[in-house]
Amino acid sequence: MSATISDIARLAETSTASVSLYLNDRNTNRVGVKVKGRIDEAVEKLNYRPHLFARSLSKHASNTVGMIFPTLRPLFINPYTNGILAGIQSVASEHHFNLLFFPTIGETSKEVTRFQVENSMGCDGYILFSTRFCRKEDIESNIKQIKRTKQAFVTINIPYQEEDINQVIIPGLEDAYGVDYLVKKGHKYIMLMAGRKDGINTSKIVDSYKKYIEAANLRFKEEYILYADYNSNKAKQLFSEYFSKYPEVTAICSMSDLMALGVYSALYDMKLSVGQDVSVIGRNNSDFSALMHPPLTTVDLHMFEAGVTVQRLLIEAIRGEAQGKKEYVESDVIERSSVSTN
Amino acid sequence: MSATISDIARLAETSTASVSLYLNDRNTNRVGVKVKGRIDEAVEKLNYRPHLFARSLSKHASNTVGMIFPTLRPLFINPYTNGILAGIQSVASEHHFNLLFFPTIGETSKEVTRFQVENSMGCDGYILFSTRFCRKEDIESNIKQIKRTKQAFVTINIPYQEEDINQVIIPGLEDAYGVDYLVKKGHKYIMLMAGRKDGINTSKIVDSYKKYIEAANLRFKEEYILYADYNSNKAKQLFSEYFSKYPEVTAICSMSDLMALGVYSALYDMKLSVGQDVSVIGRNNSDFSALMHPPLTTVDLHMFEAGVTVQRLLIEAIRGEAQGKKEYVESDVIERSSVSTN
DNA sequence: TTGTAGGCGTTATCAA
DNA sequence: TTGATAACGCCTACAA
Repeated sequence: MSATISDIARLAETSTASVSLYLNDRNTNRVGVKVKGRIDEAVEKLNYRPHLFARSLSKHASNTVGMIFPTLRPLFINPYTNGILAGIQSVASEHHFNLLFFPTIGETSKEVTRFQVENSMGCDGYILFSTRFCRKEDIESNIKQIKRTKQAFVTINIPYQEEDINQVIIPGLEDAYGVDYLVKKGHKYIMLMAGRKDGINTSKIVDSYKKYIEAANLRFKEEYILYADYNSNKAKQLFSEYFSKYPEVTAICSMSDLMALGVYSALYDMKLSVGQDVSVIGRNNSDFSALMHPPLTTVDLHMFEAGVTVQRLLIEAIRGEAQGKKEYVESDVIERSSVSTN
Repeated sequence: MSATISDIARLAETSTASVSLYLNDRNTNRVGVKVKGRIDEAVEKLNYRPHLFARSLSKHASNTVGMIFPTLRPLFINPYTNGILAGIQSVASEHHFNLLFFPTIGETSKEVTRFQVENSMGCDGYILFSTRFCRKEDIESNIKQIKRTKQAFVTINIPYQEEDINQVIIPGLEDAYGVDYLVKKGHKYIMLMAGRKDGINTSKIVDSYKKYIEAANLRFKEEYILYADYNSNKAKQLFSEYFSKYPEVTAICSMSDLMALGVYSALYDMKLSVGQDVSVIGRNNSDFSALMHPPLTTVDLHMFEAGVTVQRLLIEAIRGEAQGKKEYVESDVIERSSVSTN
C-alpha cells in the first residue's frame, strides 16, 4: 500500500492538518519551518503522492473535465476530431485540468451517452462532443441527458440549438463555403462531394450548396451531389463515374481534403489536370494538402481554435459565468492552386 | 448539490447499505423486491448518479488508466501517436476502463513526467507514452520516476530496456526497414530522410541504415542522410538541394509518409517521375498515402495494434500477471507503386 | 503554530 | 433481508 497523509504525519511527528496545509501551500506560515523540513523528509522517504480522488472528494472539485463522446468507433482516429481535442487539451493543461475519457459502451449514440453521463459524476464540467455518428434525432436526446445532471457543460460539433446551452458552433461544418468560392471564380457547373447522406450536417450542407447555386442564378442539379462517406476511394470511384456523365462540370467542392485527394486521383487517371481542366476545393487544411499536386485550395475549419474555445467556455461555465452562451469559430479559405478562374 | 446515496436511502426508506448493494448488482437477493422498487423510484426522482471518485476511494480501484505523456506540445496532434491511442482506448473501453490525461506542465520531459506522476495517485495503472520530444537521457529518468510508485505500468514508444519493466516495443520505430527493401530491389545509392537529429530513435535508425547498406556491400555515405524533422516542407527543400548534388541516387527511404510527400513534390518540380526515375518508400501507411501519385509504398508500423497490445499488457500488469514482460509489434511493407526494381 | 475531529460519498463488515 | 458503522485518504473548521 502506498503512503497516506497520516503516514507522513506520523513519521514527521506532526498532524495530518499540518501536512495537508503545507503540501497545498509550501509558503504557508501556518506551519513551522522545522515541521516543514520533517514533512519534506517524510514525503521523500515514503515516496508520498496525494490521492487524486480523495482530494477531489474532499475539496468538492476534481479539476477534471469529463469527455462525453457519443460514438461507437474508437476515439482518436478522426483527424478532425483530434484537432479539436488538441485545442481542448492545450487550454485544459494551462488551467491544470485533467481530461477524462469514458468507455464507449452501447449500441446507439443514446446508449453510449447514457452510460457515460451516468458513470461520470464527480467531474467539474463536461464536454459533449458529438460525432458524425450522431443523427439529428440523437442530439436532442443527448443534450437532455446531460442537462439533467445540472452540471456545467459545453457542446461542440453540433448545429446551433435554440436551447440555452453553452455551445461552440463551427458554421463551416454546415456550410459548403467552397461552392461560394467557386461561384465567385466564375464556375457554373459545380459538383458537391458530400459525406454521409444521413450525417449530422449533410442536409444543411446540401441546403447551402443549393443556396449558393441559386443565388448566382445557376441551375441546381440533384445529380451533381455525390455522397462518398468521407472515404477517399469511394470519392475517387464516384467522381470518375459521374464526371464522365456530366462533362460540363468544371469544378468540384469536396467536404474533406481526403475526398479531394480521391478526386485528384480520378482526374489523374483521366489525364486531366487539376486547376487547369478542373478546379477542386477541399476542406480541413489537412497536413498533406499543401503538398499535393497542385497544392489544394481548401477551407480551414480551425479545429484547434475551436477546441481552445470549447475549453475556455467550459471553464467559464464551471465558474458559473456562462449560461446559454454561443461562441462561433469561423472558417476561411486557404488559397492555393487547385482552383482557376473560369 | 447532487443527490447522494444517503438521499436515496432516506427517500426509499432504507439504508445506504441496501442501496449500494442493489445499485452494484441489480440481481442481488440480499435486497427485497419492494425495497428495490423504492430505490429505483428514488434514483429516478432524484436523478442520482454514483460519485466516481467516492466509489474509487472506497473500492481501492478506479478503473482508470493514467496516461503519462512527457511532451511539451499539445496532445492529439500527432497521427502516429493518435493511432496508438485509438488502440488503447478501444481495449480500455471493452474492459470498462477510463482514460485520464494530465496537464503537460513543465519545461522538460523530466519535469512534465514528475508533475504527472506526482499528481496521478489513484489510477489502477499507468501508460508511459514517450514522444519524439524525449531524448535518450530522459527515458531512464522517466522510468525511474514511475517505477518508484510501485504501481502497474507499461511503456510504449521507447527502445528495448534491460530493466524488468513491461514494454510494448515497435522494432520498426528504430529501424530503416525501407532501406533493406530498396536494397533488395537492386538500388545501390539510397538516401535516408530521417527525422530529428537528436530524436529518440534517430541514431538507431541511422545505425540500421548503415547496417543494411554495408550488408549489401554498398558504400555508406554520411551525406546521404537528411534530417527533416518530420516536416514535409523541410523534406522537400532538403531533398531538392541534396538530390542535385548526388544525382547517382536512385532511391530514397523516408521515415514518414509526410516527408515522402515532400520528396514527391520536389521530384515533380524537377520533372522526374516517382517510381520510374526515382524510387520512394515512406513509413506509417497514412490515410493519404494510397492515393498519392503514384501510390506510395510504405512501411506500416501497425500503431493501432500497438495500442491494443499496450492496453492488454497493462490490464495483465494491473492483475499482477505481468512483470518485465516485453511484447513486440512487427511492421510490414505495403507494396504499392513508388518503388521500381533497379 | 499545531492538533482534533468531522465530513466528502462510497463500499464492506458484521450483527441483528 | 436489513441496517449500523467503520473504513477509504484528504481537507478544513475550530480549538488550543
